[in-house]
Amino acid sequence: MSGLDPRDGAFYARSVHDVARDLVGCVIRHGRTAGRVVEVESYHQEEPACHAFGGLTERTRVLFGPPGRAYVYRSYGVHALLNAVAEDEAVGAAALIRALEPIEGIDLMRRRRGLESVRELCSGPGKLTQALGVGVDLNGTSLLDGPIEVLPPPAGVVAPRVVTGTRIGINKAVELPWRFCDAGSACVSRPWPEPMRRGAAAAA
DNA sequence: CATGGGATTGACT
DNA sequence: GTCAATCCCATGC
Repeated sequence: MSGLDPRDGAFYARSVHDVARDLVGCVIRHGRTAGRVVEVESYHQEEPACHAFGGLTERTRVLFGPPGRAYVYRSYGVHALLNAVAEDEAVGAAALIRALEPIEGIDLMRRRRGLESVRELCSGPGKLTQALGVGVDLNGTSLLDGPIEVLPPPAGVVAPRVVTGTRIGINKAVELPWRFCDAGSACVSRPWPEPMRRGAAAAA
């Protein structure tokens, strides 16, 4: 199947759920820090947990823009959360990057996070943006040709086993199975989806 | 113009 | 398990 390279704009011009699933295993880099994506959730305007549900506003402008851009917003007044805008322009949809496995710049990540444990550097959506140095100033920048790079899974690496679960941290549309995790990674944020609680992660 | 509510995290009981 | 931190912005008076 073609079109699965995230350096190609067509990657993002698809169903946001396919984009989210295919982002698992890809590499995100910002400056000298990089990590492998191990957890993603999808959000779509048709469903009330999505910021775009309320229509086009100043806040959701990027969500309704062209696919392949970063939607970065501040959560709880404290954390920046990173999304990849998907689907056609004028459709509000994005994939929330929820967790990474650190690959490069681990010492820099440690300084930014004030933590030693590699497992905890990027095991949450607010954690990974802090570790990568991604702030809301990058909202609207291109993921194809901008400061945040998204790269395909490294050649020769076995594709991750992606397990599906329900999204977390939301109060609306909680039943939708739009959370995608690498079952083999210990860096997925908790609670782990049900299939991962049976020792699956330990096998990797 | 005032207010309320988060796609969270870390510290504390 | 509970809870505060802290900011943007959408909504309502």
